[in-house]
Amino acid sequence: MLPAEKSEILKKSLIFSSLNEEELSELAGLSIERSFQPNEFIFWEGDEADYFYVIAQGRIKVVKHASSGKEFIIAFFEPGEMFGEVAVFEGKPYPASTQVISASKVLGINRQNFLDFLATRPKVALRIINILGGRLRDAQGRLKDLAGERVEQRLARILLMLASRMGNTLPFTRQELADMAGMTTETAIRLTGGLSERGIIRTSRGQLVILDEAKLRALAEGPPIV
Amino acid sequence: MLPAEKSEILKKSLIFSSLNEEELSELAGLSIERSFQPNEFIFWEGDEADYFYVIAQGRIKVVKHASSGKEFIIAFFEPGEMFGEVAVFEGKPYPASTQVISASKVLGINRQNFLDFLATRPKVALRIINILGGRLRDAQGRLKDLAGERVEQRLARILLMLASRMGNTLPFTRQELADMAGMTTETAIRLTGGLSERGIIRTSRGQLVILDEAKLRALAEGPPIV
DNA sequence: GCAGTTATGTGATGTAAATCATAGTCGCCC
DNA sequence: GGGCGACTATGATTTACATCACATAACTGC
Repeated sequence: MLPAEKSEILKKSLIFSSLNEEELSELAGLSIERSFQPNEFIFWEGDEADYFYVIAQGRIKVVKHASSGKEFIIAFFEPGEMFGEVAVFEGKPYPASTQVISASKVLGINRQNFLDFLATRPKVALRIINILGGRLRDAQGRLKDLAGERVEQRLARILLMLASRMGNTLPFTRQELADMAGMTTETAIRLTGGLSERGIIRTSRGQLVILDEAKLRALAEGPPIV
Repeated sequence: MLPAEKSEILKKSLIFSSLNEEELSELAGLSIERSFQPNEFIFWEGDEADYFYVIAQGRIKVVKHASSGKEFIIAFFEPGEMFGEVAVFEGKPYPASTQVISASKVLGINRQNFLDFLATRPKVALRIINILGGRLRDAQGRLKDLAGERVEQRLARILLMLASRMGNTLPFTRQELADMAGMTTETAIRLTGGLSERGIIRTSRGQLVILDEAKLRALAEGPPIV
């Protein structure tokens, strides 16, 4: 990849869009390109965190595994989004693993180089604070849901959250939805089946379309029968 | 409270300890003092977020309520820690409520004033990134626990997490522990009863002492029977 | 010291969702 | 184009934990 292409990718990312050409070039010079095939892991939970990444193309998921081996999906990320940053800022091992879904290219930026760069770019720092704040808000909402809401409401909320980021057509299998909502695949299948019957969603293999967002929102909010 | 006292409190906080006297004075000038009695709410989820806070004295808890009314405790905070910051950085309503446990004094700093202050203090911004990163790591770990671990392991992990911050004597009721671990009070009582019998902890009203951290850690890690 | 409230403790019962089992279906690759 | 693995589907059974229902004990304020 040419430096100019790297700059272009960084410019399109959430985190670096405020930088000027010079700064983008500098950062592009510090970045390395890595490519991955589907199902490959970019790093594992517990690995030393030398790099954080910005996605150039493809889709990846961030996961943690329970002691039983069961997988929990913390987040999906798409081009322009960053991941692995928490570990880099804290100087601790990665707190989760990252697996590639569709063939991907990512730009990796070295921890120390980035911290140096950041020390003189308060704007980028503020942007990062914003992104982390948003992710923290999301995580805390999901914590409350997992602790206190039923499976149907949890699934509805996950669908709405995904839809707000990606639109009404969601490219996920029932298993992935289950792993996000903290339930079993069977339960996710039964629930989506019920939603289909009621005309709220339409499903096909590896995909789900939200047809009636209002009804879904009602489900997500209150107990199903009021 | 005198400006000098405010400076002193800010200096002792995690977030502002790197500032010099001048900067501390400036911030102290921007801050307002508020006092609260036990059980009072400092703000409610959904309130507009004008201020974020640093605790001068007392203890507070950050909570969210499920649609059933059930309370979930996101975090406890003590003197020197900040709260309400996520909303302030994002310019959105507070994502959770904050309730006072023991009589407290807090310093509130206005959103816009703080953002202006921050724009020229990259060190403080980096510190905030660190704190948010740590909280995000914590939240993601708890998400995985709630989704995939059993109640006994969840409780053990909560106890260890609290102990790492506050030492082996934990001033919490079973109800509070239950609300942190996402279980009912009865379950927390039964579990702590079991741990007491095995000599792993000692309990009294509103308090719990960890006696055998190694055993607790073993419980937290793997399935109880291997 | 007494009343009221909050915390703890314990059994009996209920149930939401997991687990187990089995089968059909779609996409893909050699 | 046939076979193999991933995805979807659905019924039967189990179970971890919540819920319900009391009872006792400890602190709090008057």
